[in-house]
Amino acid sequence: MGSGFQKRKSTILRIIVGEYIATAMPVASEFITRHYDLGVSPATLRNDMSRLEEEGYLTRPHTSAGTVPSGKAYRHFVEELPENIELPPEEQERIRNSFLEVEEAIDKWLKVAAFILSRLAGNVSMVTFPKAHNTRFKHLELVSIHEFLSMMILVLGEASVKQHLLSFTNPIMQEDLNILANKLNSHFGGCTSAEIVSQEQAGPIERRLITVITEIMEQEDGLEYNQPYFEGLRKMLEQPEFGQKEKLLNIMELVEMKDWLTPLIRHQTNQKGIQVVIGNESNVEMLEDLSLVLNNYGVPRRAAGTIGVIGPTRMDYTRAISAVNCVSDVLNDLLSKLYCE
Amino acid sequence: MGSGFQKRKSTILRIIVGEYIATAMPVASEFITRHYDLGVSPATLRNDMSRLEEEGYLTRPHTSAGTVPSGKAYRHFVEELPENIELPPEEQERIRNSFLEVEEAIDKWLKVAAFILSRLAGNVSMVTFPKAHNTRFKHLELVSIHEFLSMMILVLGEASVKQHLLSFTNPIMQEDLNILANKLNSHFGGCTSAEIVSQEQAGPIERRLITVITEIMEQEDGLEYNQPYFEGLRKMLEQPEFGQKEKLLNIMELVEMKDWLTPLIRHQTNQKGIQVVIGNESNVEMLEDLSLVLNNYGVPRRAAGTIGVIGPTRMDYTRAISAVNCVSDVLNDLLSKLYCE
DNA sequence: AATTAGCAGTCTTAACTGGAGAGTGCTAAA
DNA sequence: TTTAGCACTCTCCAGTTAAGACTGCTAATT
Repeated sequence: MGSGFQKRKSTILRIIVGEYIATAMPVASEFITRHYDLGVSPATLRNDMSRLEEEGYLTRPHTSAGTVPSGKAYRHFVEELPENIELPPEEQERIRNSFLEVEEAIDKWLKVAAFILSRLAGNVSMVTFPKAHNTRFKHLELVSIHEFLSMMILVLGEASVKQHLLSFTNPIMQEDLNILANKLNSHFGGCTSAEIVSQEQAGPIERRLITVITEIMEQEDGLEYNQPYFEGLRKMLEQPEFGQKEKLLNIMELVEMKDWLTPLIRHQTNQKGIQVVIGNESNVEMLEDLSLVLNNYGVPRRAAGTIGVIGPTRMDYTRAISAVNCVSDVLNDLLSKLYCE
Repeated sequence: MGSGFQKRKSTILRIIVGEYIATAMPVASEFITRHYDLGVSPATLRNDMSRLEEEGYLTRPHTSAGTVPSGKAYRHFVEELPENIELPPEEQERIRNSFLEVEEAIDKWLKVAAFILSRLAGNVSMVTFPKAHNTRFKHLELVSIHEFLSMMILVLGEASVKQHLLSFTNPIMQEDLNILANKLNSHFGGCTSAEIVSQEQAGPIERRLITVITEIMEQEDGLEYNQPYFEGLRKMLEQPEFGQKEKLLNIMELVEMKDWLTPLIRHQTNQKGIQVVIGNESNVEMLEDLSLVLNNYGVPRRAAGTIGVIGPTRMDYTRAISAVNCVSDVLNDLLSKLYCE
């Protein structure tokens, strides 16, 4: 289809998509001739436009209305975009700086990333916490809260910390806990959960600890990605497409039940580079008239996650792509400094 | 005013509030006679209703419409409610059980609490993380990530864990970190931030650690309450009052900028018992036509927080109050088991 | 003095109207 | 292949009307 595309038809399509993205109103043939110099009359445009309509690139709200791009049109538009769209350097610099202003901690960075991304793209942003591939035991600490209750702090490879409460039926003192922790630390440092399970252990409390530890580690390994975090719903509400409550409920549902993400993210795990999913390309009903712009970030196999923008199919792809690009670049730098040094 | 209230007027008011809560439609005099047996004619009701209108309990959307309760009416309604409204025992039991099903960890419990509360009350729920009064240093752990970067894990009194990354310009090994951590642990166990600052320390790295630690502790102390967590926006959207986007944006804003909470929560810190804030009683503009049902939970001075329900003034107060009551009771039990044994 | 029936009057809502405007599709000519 | 011209379609808005929901008032009743 790309080959049979005359140059003018392609131009018209680009204009229509751009114009519709900007105004959210059906684009009329005369409007185009008034605002763009194509050297042809509205009638000619109309011919091309009805051809494009036949080919599935355009639809009309009603018979005598201007045209609205279809998913196919957005796809064409995105495909035609130049390879590397970037924000202006000074803006990139500003964004970089806002990461340096906060505490040096991964979760803080991610919050900033989500915030910036939603502001930049004017839509909802999504960030998953970075995840390692085959989690390794790093360090265990047991802190007594009172004699029947203690807290387990488990540090896993790549600086992820888990905590868990343990209640006991017999009193246990801090000294006993220290002995236990030391033992487990020296045995299991650097092990995967499978390696831990394979080693036989004696005491009942030790057994219980090991069960808890491996459960946590396996849960971590089993996840495709960590709970995503969404931000900027408010911003998105300002868009005209969310005038009716129905659409809004749709988005809300998306944010609350996050399982639709799995097939989309798995699809590109570890390979970097912007991925754009437009409307029903995802085959997810709830995403019908939404688009995603995603990118992975982080250090593959050690601490990798996904960030992205969710918006109506009529979103500003140029802006979204450049924003996601920039923010994921910054996160890449920050994380690789952390891990690879 | 409560004294001058004739019995029938009070009954009528209660009926109107209840009916309006149920249907969200102005209540007409004839409607009341059809559905309730008051032994009087619509005309009599109309007389009483216009009296109530003069007294500020009722308003009308327009001259020839039924009546709508004002904030004052809701206040009266709530004040007249029986002392202890509770959910049916079997429902309480069900709720209790859903807490036992999840991992034994405070943050998990709070998530469950927020979820249940929003479901139960059909509105947005709010939960703040429990907070201690004068945080005490409990335990410090330093884990090396690589020679120029390590992670500090700080356990504060009452089982709160903080993590912080530390980057160094000179390489530091795990053994050095252990020595440091041991030293600080033996010096500062059980200290408040003020007590830590008062002690002189030697090495530059130690100094830096102490600065970070006390900063974290002071930040924790300085907060009136921990970041609240909201849940159930989706549920609330189904209510008819959020038909127009404007109202919705309002709520969104409320959820995103959480500072309006401070004056409302401070007002009742540590004293338990349901607090109902109706509409503009709060003097917060954004809360104009919203109401809150709040209660504190936890162990005073050791781990206390606030939970509550946010909804339109037309919310079902009976349901909201009984729900908040039940969930805070359960949290109380869980937390006191943790801390007091 | 409290209650009530009856009724005129007010306001909302939904349905329908016609006209203006926007934009198209088609046709026939260039 | 392009274009001018024009009839046609559909939306949008403003105005009108009719129906219906309630009230507030008045005058009669208990």
